[in-house]
Amino acid sequence: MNGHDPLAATDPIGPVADIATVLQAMADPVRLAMVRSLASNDEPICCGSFQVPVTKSTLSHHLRVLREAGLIEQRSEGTRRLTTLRRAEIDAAFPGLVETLVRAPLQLPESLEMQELPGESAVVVSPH
Amino acid sequence: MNGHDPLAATDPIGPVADIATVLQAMADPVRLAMVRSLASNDEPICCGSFQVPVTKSTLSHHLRVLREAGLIEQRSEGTRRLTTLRRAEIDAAFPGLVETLVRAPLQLPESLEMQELPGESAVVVSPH
DNA sequence: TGGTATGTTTGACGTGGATCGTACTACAAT
DNA sequence: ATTGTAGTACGATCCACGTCAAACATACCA
Repeated sequence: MNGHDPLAATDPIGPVADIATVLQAMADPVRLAMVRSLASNDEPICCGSFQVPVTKSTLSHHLRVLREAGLIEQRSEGTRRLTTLRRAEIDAAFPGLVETLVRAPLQLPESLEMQELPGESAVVVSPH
Repeated sequence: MNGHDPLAATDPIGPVADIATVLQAMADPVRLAMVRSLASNDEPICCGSFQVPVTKSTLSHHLRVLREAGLIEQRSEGTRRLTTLRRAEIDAAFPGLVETLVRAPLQLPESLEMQELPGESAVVVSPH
């Protein structure tokens, strides 16, 4: 009993946030890549399967932002957390938005390109 | 003659930027309000007529961001700068995006509501 | 019971960017 | 010319946020 509800993060379901919040959530290149990834595969994606060059803590942070914007749902399955895009809800709130994002050709800034993940932590072009 | 081309800012026309840049440009609440404003009136808007609670220098900054994202065009007319949304180009690049933004109900965060700004500089709108 | 795998949380850090005020430029009207 | 108006440029400040490492939590397996 540490005051933490273990399910709180699992099922945060609320309405999709307002357009400003949604845009802000999607404006980050990492999160945009995540959303596009989620939108392309209609199967849930487990946290470690996102191909983004950030550490797992940063990834978790981004998932939180998306979750709090009402864009994704997560459920635990064993030790995994499966993430799905709330496509229907988003489409209802902002028709065509996800479609636009998925269709748009995306050129990652080179600072964001994926490289080999050596063992456990993701690798960016290291700043030094 | 400081090396500045006085027309450079007037006609920077290039292609609409990539989706990440566009989203980032629109994600700011002030700029979102500006874009919505531009999208609603199909007449050009002069700089001082935006109903946003920032000083003119900040406003100029936001216009630059939008311009560099390829979202707006500006032309000088006398002492004014008339700004238009590049609707056709944006629609061609990201169909439905502007439509979505305009349609979305927007609740401004209270921090963004119009109010008196200290001193001379608040961008205020002529009542008609 | 311990060990491993998967995520979350927390704290710290650095940077980008939103903001302002001031100074400057360009045009118009007096 | 002088004044006023409209906007840009620049420098400074401040804070939000993206990032990481480390510690913690939870589930599964040996």
